Amino acid sequence: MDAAARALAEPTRRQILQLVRDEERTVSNLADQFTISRPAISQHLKVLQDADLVNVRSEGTRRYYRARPEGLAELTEWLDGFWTSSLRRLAIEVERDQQQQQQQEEQ
Amino acid sequence: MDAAARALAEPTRRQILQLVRDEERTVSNLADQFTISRPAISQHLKVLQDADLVNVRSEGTRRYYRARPEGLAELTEWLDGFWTSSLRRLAIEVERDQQQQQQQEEQ
DNA sequence: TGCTTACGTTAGCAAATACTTACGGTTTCT
DNA sequence: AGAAACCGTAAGTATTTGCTAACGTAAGCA
Repeated sequence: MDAAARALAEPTRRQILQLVRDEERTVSNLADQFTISRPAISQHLKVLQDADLVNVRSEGTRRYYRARPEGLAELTEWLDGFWTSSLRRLAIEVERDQQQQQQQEEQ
Repeated sequence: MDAAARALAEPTRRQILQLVRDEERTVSNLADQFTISRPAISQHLKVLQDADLVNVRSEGTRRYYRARPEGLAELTEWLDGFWTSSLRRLAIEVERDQQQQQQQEEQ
């Protein structure tokens, strides 16, 4: 999860990930969408690959990259866990506040 | 969302966030849970605060920090959107594969 | 009034990061 | 076979980052 979180910290990498979410793309194709150089894209792709967020498929001289959404599982679960726990805590507090209000009304 | 993603890239900050998820804590209290110095914790808390991931409450000389889960909303939605889209795409592919298999069986 | 506690901020430093340019290795095309 | 396309990697650089030590401030306590 650590690698995935670090990988997503970079805006360019998030954009790359979205570009290869629904269709696979070559490095040059991706580089065309940005102003930075092609090697820079290659380096970003390496980070994404090390974080298990993309798959590669070689065909001749081209390399087709594609998102691997399962790589986001741990981080997503971490965030979801945070949400649900927080909301449960909030629900308990609201309930307690309501009980307090009822007690005040009973007086 | 950019600030939140960058903030979560740091393992220490994720741990801090979990520590103040269910109860508010002071800086010294947090620092006790780590080996790094108290100023380091303060700096991490500043990053979390700038990313709207924590709230602060002053009481005398102490400052009570607490998680602010709403700050994770954008990032969580981004990730969830990624998942659902990917799963929908996967479902379409599975369906297409099944159709292809049926066509092969009909021959 | 001093002393202590709790905290933020600054300066300084080492390490990590995000680039660019240059290069080398494979394929493909002519 | 030679040129061109596609890509990864290495070297070098400027910026960012995470830390510590030192300092300053405000509130509680003797």
